[in-house]
Amino acid sequence: MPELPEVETVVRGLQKLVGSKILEVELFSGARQIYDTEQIIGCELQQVKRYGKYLLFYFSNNLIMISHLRMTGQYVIASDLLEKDKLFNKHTHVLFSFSENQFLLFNDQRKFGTIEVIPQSLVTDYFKSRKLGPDALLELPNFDEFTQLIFKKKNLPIKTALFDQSVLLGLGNIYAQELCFIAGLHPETLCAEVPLSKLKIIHRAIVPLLEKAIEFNGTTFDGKYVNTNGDVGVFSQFLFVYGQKICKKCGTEILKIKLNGRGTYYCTSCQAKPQN
DNA sequence: ATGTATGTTGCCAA
DNA sequence: ATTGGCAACATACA
Repeated sequence: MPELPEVETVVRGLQKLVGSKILEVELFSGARQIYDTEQIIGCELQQVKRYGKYLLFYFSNNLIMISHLRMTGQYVIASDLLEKDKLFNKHTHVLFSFSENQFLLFNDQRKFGTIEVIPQSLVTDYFKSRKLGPDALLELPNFDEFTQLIFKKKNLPIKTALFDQSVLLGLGNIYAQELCFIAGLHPETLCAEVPLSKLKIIHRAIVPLLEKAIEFNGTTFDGKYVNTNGDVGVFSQFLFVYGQKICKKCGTEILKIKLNGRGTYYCTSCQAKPQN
């Protein structure tokens, strides 16, 4: 259930396929939200990039494959037939056969993940129709612009606004909670009530947090997220609140509440509830 | 059996 | 016209 750092980790793993050619694409049982993958057969993978939580596979022939892992999508790479058979399971929906006996498998337990192949000329339209904010790592707005973005969501809880993809692209439910902790903000604090000083702390924390998470291959819980080697990410050891019971800073109990339908952890001492 | 899950989208209401 | 809340999507696990 990847957010920006997990997707970035996958993108880095996919680099080893750049320069290879797609020989075959096979779809398996229950594949949904997967469209037009046959178009890339015979094409060379030229580049893999990330935009928010979207994966962009640039192919020759001006084709681009846009993919989103949603909650449980995984891309895993096999370097020979034996490895391919080992990675293939009942959740494998797409098998991409590349040149040099390399294989890319798209596994997705819940089938929420998406894959579509479109001409590069339509990429702009593809994203424009989704009203997405700037990428939190690559295009983080300056503090003034960031403040505007947050205050525009004045009646939303800060934690909800932080992972609203129309505000910033790439943050998800885990990293939004971590940012609230870092700033000492109760996650329910309305955006309009967040002091500028705390907004400043959040703004300054975003890139370092994401970069450190990437450094540790992202956050894995329940083994659901893996990189292209099938390995879990180990950033979870650095999480302050998500999935925690006791605050690492002050030892106080970590509470879990539901906020806008999503599980939300916070330290009752470090993140005091707002007055009104 | 019930509730929960790192995400997005479509529908509906304010 | 916007914005926000919530169910839906499908599966596994506690």
